[in-house]
Amino acid sequence: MSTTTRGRADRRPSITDVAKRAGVSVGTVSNVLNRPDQVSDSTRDRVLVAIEELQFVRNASARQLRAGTIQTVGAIVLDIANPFFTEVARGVEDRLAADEYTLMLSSSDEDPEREARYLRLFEEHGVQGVMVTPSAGSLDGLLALRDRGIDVVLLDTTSPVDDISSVAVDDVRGGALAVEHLVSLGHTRIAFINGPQTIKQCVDRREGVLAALAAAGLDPADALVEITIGSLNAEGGEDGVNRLLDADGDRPTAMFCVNDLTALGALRALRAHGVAIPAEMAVVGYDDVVFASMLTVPLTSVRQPTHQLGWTAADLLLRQRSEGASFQHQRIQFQPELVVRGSSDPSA
Amino acid sequence: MSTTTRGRADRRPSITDVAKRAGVSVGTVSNVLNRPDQVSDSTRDRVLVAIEELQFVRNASARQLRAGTIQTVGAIVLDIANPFFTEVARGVEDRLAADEYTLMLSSSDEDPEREARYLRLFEEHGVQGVMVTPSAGSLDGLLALRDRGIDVVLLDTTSPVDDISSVAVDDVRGGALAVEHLVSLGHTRIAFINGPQTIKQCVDRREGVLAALAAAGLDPADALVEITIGSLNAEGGEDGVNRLLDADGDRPTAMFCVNDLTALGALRALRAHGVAIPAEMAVVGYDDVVFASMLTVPLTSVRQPTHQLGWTAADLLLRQRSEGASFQHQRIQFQPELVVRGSSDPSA
DNA sequence: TGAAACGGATGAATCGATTCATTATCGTGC
DNA sequence: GCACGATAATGAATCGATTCATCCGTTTCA
Repeated sequence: MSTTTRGRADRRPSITDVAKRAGVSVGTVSNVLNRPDQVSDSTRDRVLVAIEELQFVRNASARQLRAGTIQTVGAIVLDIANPFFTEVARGVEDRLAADEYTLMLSSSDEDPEREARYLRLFEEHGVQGVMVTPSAGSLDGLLALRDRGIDVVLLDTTSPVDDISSVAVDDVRGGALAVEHLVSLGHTRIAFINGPQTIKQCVDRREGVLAALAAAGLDPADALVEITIGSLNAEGGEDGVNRLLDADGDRPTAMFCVNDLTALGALRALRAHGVAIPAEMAVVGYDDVVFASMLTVPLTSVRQPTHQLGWTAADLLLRQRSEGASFQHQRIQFQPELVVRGSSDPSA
Repeated sequence: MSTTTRGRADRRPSITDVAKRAGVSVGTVSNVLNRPDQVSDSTRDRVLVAIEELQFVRNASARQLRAGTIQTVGAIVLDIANPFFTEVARGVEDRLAADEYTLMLSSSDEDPEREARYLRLFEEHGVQGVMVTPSAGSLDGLLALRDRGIDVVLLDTTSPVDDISSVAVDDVRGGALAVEHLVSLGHTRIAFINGPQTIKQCVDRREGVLAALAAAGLDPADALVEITIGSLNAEGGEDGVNRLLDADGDRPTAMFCVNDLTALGALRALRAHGVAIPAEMAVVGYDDVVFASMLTVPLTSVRQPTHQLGWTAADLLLRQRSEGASFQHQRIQFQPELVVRGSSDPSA
């Protein structure tokens, strides 16, 4: 089988093959690739022709092995299918592109094991840093990672330690905003569809919920019905509502869902059960994703600066990298904003 | 600074460091990592202790350089923020997990250049195969990739050549379904918000649109108003509607949007212009994404088997890999299904 | 004419993990 | 006491790109 018509390559051509074909040394080929101006025109052309003829493609492994490091950072979010996180990721990418870094993006699906697996994978591949929305309660793994020379920035959660930076939105305030709103509408019995307490966002929003209830003089024992779901998506929301409606006791007149995807599922289940919104059940979500305003019943939600969140996290990571020891760790916190719509307030 | 309290590693510990610390050879450390049963218990323990103490993490570059290949495949979709593609990607992951392959996932954002860049990146990293939803018209790059030994499967588009497999949904039929439906409701002037003709899905759906019009005895010159938008997302849809409403001539009474994200934007713009749906404008989308049924006006859409699409593409890729030369290339095509809702049919 | 300077090209050393032919050690059986 | 086999451990070679000290050939200038 000839070289040009072969159906499948026997082996990837290496820089040595190119050198042989062009009649130069491997060093020269490398120079053509990395410092073209140090090579004479004629030699460069010969090498380029050989590269073209052999369809040579650089071997990233060999490159990285020698270089020791790559212009890449990793990011792990809770759920890549959640529009909130895709918007955050877009912000990350935009900042990274400016410094010609690339991104390895993964979704932990809120599973600490998956998170750990991806972190290890990133580390083995030699990323310079990672942005993580932790799904586990403990930061030990991340601290160890940091000690091994990989910069860490927490994404969408406030750092509990002084020596790791974070970029977040004030989730306590966000949770409070939602419940203050419901209370101001006269609701005194509120369901809270929340995720596991291993996830910081869930903990913080809950704290805000409790604070708002306390401020209104309501006793959580009477005023709050908590439902914990396994995953923060539409299925979780449906499941939460089904369990709520099956339960004994006074049915709440309002509901706060820990995010919009959950709210979407909750709305679907509520409709299936013929529960009128907001008349029989007011609903508030969190994130203000793109479709929140366009639902059958437009969803009241807590808005967050998604793109900015991602952009800032990436910025912090890159600066931490470039400034080295002089870098000051910081906890950046944005403020959320309540957007009132028909799902909670008929007059909206 | 001592080893245990150092704030930042000077250098990643290598297998040699571990060997030194454990008082064994590098070969033995490698054996502990890869063939633990060929090592005596006491030696293995010593090595494991050293690994733990040094916080040793394998260097993926060196590993791959030696191995020559990795259990990884790449996938490039048009828009990772589109729920359609996240569901497809989930299908891919589920199939890959069964064979312990990992996935590198990227979004071309419908930009042929980005697509080419990611393909090259994947290739440099030594992926075994790629699944691509092409954004460029030409397949030359993919054919060349295939010739260099990287398996290729087209995702969500039917292969135009015999020697590349594909998994797709019949987009011609899907486009026809949408327009047949609108015609059956009595519409004789229909807007088609479509993407660039470099994207195969756009070409095919358009072909279906034209076929359905022809079958109904309608002349496209009168019956069809085509609007071409730059990107297949909500912004594109808004833009399309604005241009449609600004245009001279009879305003269409119905609209087919090339996908649901576009339809979402279109609905938003139509509402902003005070156009009643479906009374003044019937709307049909494509993909039947999760929120389509839950919009203010539930969206009529063309449903596709997303998860199955991704799963099957990955299956084809892995089988192609394992069966080698005996593998028969195939074009797998699923059938779409029209889901009628209120945005087109008030009685639905 | 000879020395210095300079642009180009060279090729051996290097990165870290894996592999495999070789060696070392020990126990078993005759 | 010796040979043999089995089990463990070794360490040199390898993968492919990069780097850098070195070398070569020209040109320039004293």
